[in-house]
Amino acid sequence: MRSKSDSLILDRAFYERNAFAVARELLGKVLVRETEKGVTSGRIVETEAYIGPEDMASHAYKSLRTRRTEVQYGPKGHAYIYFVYGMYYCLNVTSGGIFGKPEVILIRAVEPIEGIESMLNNRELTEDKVKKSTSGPGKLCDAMEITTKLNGHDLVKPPLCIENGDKVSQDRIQQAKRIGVDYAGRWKNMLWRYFIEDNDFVSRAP
DNA sequence: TGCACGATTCTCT
DNA sequence: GAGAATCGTGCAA
Repeated sequence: MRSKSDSLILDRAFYERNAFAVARELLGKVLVRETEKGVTSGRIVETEAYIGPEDMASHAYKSLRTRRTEVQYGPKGHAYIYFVYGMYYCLNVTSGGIFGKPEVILIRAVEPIEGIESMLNNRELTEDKVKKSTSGPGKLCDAMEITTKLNGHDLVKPPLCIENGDKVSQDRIQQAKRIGVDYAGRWKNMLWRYFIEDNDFVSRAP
């Protein structure tokens, strides 16, 4: 059982580093969501880095600053959540070593730990479909009830936070091109997707 | 004010 | 592998 102690929660300094380091080190950490129905949690197994102004794949490309992207310019370690394709939400974490520079990490997949039944329920899946429950950015938000209501939430406290987990050895971490950013010119080829080797919950093989 | 499109997923072929 | 679902956002007019 997970400890009730808050000491496991990652502190602000963890996020105040460049997006590549944070994206890599988020692997193995535990995303925890609390609702009135209970707790759901999952081990982060896939992430993507977006580094802002110069990155054509980023929502903050050319320092675009609007109501949607505003959170990216705020404190690090906050949730940047947006709505895509008219039906899915995506969860990102603000990061970066430079205050005000919009760097974020997209959480692309988690491996369910707690509240599996609840997650399957939210996704309207049967228990033999666990692997389909959180293996993608839209899926995990659906399973863990993460919506834009939590946009801007500070991830060092409930009801949405990230806790320490088992350390993932460097040789188990793979890199690949980011997904769904074919419009981003040469930036689409950057190997800024990180995932745990041979993990069943990674959204797609390279 | 209108319009094209997306950091996705599911279903069917 | 292709096509649909579906609506907020950003930009042109």
